[in-house]
Amino acid sequence: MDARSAPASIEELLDRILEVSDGLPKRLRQCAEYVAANPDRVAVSTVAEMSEGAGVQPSAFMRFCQVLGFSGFSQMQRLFRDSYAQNWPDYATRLEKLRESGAGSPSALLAEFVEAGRLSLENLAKTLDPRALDTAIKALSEANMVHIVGMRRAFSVASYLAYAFEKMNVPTMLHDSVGNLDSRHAIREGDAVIAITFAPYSPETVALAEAGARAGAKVVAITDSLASPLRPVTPLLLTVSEADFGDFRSLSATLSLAVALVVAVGTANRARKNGIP
Amino acid sequence: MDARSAPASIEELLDRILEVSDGLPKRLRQCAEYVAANPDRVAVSTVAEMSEGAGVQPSAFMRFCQVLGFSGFSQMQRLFRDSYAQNWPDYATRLEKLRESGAGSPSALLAEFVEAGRLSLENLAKTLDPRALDTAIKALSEANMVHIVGMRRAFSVASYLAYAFEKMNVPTMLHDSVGNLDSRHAIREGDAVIAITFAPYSPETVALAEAGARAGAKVVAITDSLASPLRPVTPLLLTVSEADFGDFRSLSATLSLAVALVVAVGTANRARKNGIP
DNA sequence: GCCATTATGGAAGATATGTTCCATTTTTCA
DNA sequence: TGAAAAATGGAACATATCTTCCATAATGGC
Repeated sequence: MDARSAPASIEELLDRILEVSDGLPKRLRQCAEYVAANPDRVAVSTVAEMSEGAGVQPSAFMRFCQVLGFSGFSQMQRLFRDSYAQNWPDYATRLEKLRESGAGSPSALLAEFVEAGRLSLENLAKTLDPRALDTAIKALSEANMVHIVGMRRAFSVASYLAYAFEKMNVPTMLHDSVGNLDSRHAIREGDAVIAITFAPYSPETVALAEAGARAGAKVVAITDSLASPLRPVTPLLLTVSEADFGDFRSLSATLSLAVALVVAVGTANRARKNGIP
Repeated sequence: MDARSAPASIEELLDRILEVSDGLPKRLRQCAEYVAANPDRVAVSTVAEMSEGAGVQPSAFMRFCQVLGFSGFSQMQRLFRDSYAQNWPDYATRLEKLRESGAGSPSALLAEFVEAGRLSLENLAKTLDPRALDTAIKALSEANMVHIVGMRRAFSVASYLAYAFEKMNVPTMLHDSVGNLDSRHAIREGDAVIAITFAPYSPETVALAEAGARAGAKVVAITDSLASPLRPVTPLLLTVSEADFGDFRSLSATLSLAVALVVAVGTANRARKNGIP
């Protein structure tokens, strides 16, 4: 066995498996194949489960880990667990460090936000429930009019949605708070409301969503956790968790979701107008 | 505590958290909030890690699990581990699958926008000139007040900048076009203007940037090409090219740049106030 | 076919992790 | 304000899990 140190990333690990598996004895090769086929299980399984899956004894699996350069299963598992959970590094402390170390140059900062944005996007693609998206789009495209509400940070998203829907010829009303005019009575049965809010949730947004629901409109919520106050209001919940960086979120994922919504609804409407059922 | 049995799915679990968290004591509520905000960590963490994250003792976290109806942490963790193995085809292959399968399905569309966003972010990190960023930040942080203007699609970015600057205690004015009131005379010498516009460029935005320059304010332009009409107006040009998808852009990169700007300016200001040169 | 070498299985030992208990602190209500 | 109830923190305990070891089985070369 070679004395190289343990792989530092999952890619590296899979490379090494590929590299050594030809010269491996039967049982160890079973392990190699099982891990290569089910890398996702490593993070959440015990040696017993893994070895059973591979059809070998725990001790064999143990040897396999060591052949790969790990001290044991635990070390290998840490790699997988980190790549899963620590995909969301603690950006707050990272920002701290950048500031302290003086490496906090604007470009370094930008790089961090770019990275945060990328993680958020990947996470969105991985976690968003396609069925939830489908039902949300169905509700929106059947609506007579789409009402949009979002305050503070979410206002950027709301205004973008309003812009894009308008461009797609979807009847839209953006509920802003100019003049503190309350326009909740504009929401009528057969309409739809898109409510966007992130922690700390704006009461105004929630209130308007509730008013919409009472008026008989379908409510689509874009929010950041299943613990959102919008959850009791509507079953149509699209959750987007953005990677934090300090006190700020990039909104990259949220905006991508927004564009996807608009385009999907826009095309659905167009299809209907052209007589396709 | 009620004697109902343990939740059988993560959805059910989050529902129950929502349901009970109001009547929970302080520490247990901390647990509830932490779990709701980081459900992904449960699968790969130990009680010690979870309780540390929530800021409580392991025993408190234990009690929390039991209030939810589980026998202990292990049982709750099993729920997450089981559900985890399923939704983990990795990002790349998932994207492939989406494209192959429902070419026009909403999820496929979302995947496209996610991909577009990612490309834009990578491109931004690669192409943005660090020196341009530095000078822009210097100009902004030396300004008495920051004026922000952007129309149509760029309005989302403008409103986000306004929100974030305000949060950073930077004096800010968002120039919208409510009531078609013209507020260009609010811009004075020693101020700075951030003008955001993309093709087809809004004349109003360009006009306001020009007015600002004439008034003796520094103008920072966020735009999409060097051929922008803002080029003659100011040397401080930050160009961001977003990947198009159909008629829409995701704005992911632009927003990341925006956050970076804000945080950099905010910290620069704070440093100055504390007497650091 | 025999010996040396390597691989394997199972069980025993070490360690990390989950769980419970109880003294102490904090809160609540009279 | 004082007593009762609830909540909390930390340490002790139990257990699941990882890891090592070695006797036995299989393999390969001579």
